[in-house]
Amino acid sequence: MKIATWNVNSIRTRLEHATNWLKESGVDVLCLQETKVVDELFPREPFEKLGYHLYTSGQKSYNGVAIISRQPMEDISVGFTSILPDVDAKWDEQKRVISGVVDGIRIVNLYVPNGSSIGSEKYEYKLGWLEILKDYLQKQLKSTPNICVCGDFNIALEDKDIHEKAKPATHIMSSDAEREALRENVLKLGFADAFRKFTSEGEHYSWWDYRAASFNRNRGWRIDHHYLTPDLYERATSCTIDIEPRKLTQPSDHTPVTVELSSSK
Amino acid sequence: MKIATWNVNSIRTRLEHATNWLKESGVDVLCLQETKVVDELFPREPFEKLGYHLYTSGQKSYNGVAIISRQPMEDISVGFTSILPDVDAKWDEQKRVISGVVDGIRIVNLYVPNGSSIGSEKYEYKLGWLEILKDYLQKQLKSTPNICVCGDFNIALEDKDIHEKAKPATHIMSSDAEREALRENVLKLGFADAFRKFTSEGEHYSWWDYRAASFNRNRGWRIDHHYLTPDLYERATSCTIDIEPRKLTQPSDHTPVTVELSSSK
DNA sequence: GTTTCAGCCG
DNA sequence: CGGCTGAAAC
Repeated sequence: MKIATWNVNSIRTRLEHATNWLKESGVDVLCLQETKVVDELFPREPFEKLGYHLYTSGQKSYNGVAIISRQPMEDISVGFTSILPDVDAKWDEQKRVISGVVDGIRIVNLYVPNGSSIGSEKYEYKLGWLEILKDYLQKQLKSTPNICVCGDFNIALEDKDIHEKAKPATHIMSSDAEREALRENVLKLGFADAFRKFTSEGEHYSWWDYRAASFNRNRGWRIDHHYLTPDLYERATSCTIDIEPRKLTQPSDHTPVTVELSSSK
Repeated sequence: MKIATWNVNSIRTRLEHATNWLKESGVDVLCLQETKVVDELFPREPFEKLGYHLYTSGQKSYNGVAIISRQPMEDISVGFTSILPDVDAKWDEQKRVISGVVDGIRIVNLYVPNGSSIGSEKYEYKLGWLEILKDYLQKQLKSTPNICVCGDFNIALEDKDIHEKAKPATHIMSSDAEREALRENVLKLGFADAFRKFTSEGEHYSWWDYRAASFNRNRGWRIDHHYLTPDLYERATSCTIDIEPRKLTQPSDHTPVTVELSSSK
């Protein structure tokens, strides 16, 4: 079973890229972020024609997540509050969370807030959001022990996940507090980074800023991840970044990352 | 010698269409309107690579004209005031006029104001602009007797130049005053419509509104013209509208019109 | 319907 | 640099 994550930066603008890649890759589950469209306007048909089922949670202009699955999914939930009723509704105003179960695996698709700049209001929102995420994942773990949490985390956990020209400590997406929040609220629950099961060296990135020709210079960041619970981590047979879509004309600034899991016994 | 006119509605957006059509058509002179770009940002190279010389007069966002010529042109002039120094500079604030001489023929490339709606301030501007045009053409005729005035005139001279659903008298581009202005300020100077030398029937159009599927229903207007002085009119061997570019994806709302002149003796 | 812009966001 | 908006132009 192949599960991919891709921040498409507008599904309507990237529709051709996304459907072509889905055809070529043949992944079973494709988690999209930054769809930037309300559910009623999501271009469902091109995906349905390829035989996929869609689950979307979108808004106008910003954010928005979707899961595209070959098999129908069960137990779909949108946002934090459907799972954590006591959580302040402000954490669900932005559409950043969608989840569902397929083949006994809960897929949690996240678009973690970017945070703008260290110390800003949006930065505090990001850190607060990651605390809610902990409660959310703990709750989900109780009903489904096998979870793949994937998406655009907007955090590069280690220095080797960032190109050499960037200064991690002073940069959004790599500050100590963000990394600590990711460790504390995700990793400590028992999740492990699928990519690092197979690849220990650096210079593998999933996002390159549109500016300053950063893709051509390979000045990227690895901020799109799959975090797996222990049994799934055991089942992972590969985790790869496909940089081809980043080379196309009018690309997303992110490129898809795919984990493959062996079938359960 | 082939001289074409085409309102491209942004040369940057239509660059591929324009270069492809130039290659296929092999015209000697291509007059563009609504280039919508300042001269410094005009995409010269793709045309120069095809062996053409460029003469541009553009502005940001609106209007803008250019002549693309296989042979270098002489006596290039931009705007009305370079020829008519006493004319109020307000008539040249919008970039709508460029002219040059090639092979003994003066090409005058015009983007006549649209006029918005009958009776509006812009309508009065259009009529005023057409009066200046008369002085301009008379002056040009003195130095170069052979003139091809072409471009987007935003006027359909006869009812048969407009699809049947439109009501000419009440519509911008076909009001009596606009038609009269075109007759008085251009035709009366001795110019004749090259297209009507060869084709007398209607339902031949050069512009179709983007709205209401007007191209598919062939609800168009013939508003892009070549007006020729008598000797050139005599030399004209064809004048044709190529509707193919209007069928492409992301087309201009106009399509190119080409006049062919036999070589002079 | 399509393009342009400024202003916003990342 | 490239998404998005909403207004203006045609």
